[in-house]
Amino acid sequence: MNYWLVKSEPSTYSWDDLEKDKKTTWDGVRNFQARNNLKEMKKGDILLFYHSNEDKAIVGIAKVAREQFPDPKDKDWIAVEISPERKLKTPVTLAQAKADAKLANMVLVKSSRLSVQPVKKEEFDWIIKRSEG
DNA sequence: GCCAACGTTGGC
DNA sequence: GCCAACGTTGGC
Repeated sequence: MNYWLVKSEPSTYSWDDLEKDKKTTWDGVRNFQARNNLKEMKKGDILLFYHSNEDKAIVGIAKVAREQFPDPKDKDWIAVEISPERKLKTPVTLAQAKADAKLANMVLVKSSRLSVQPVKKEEFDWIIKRSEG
């Protein structure tokens, strides 16, 4: 069981869109590091859903519904399917994560541009604790 | 809206 | 194979 974080601009595709759709194809990733992370994803892995730009916060938890398959728009790349698990009671903002010593090494904090990134279990647990006490 | 940081491309 | 130029992301 692995933990990941995926980013999306809410104006492009938000958590609410995902809840409405029940399932979505996570495609359009055009970065090698991000692609490698997509490849590693197994069905049932947990994803933190992050809103970039407007919110700059982790807003929900999703899971991998289908493991890697060719990106329908470009066969050289890959996609996965994800489905919503639950919304966080309170979003955990980037500012909070940055201010938190326990999350100082999180990829989100250190390398903010990577759109699909691994999350350590401790980091995941800590974020949930921050959000829901 | 600006710009820093980073990844990718392409000329040499 | 290096590195400058360019494009994109995303925080501010």
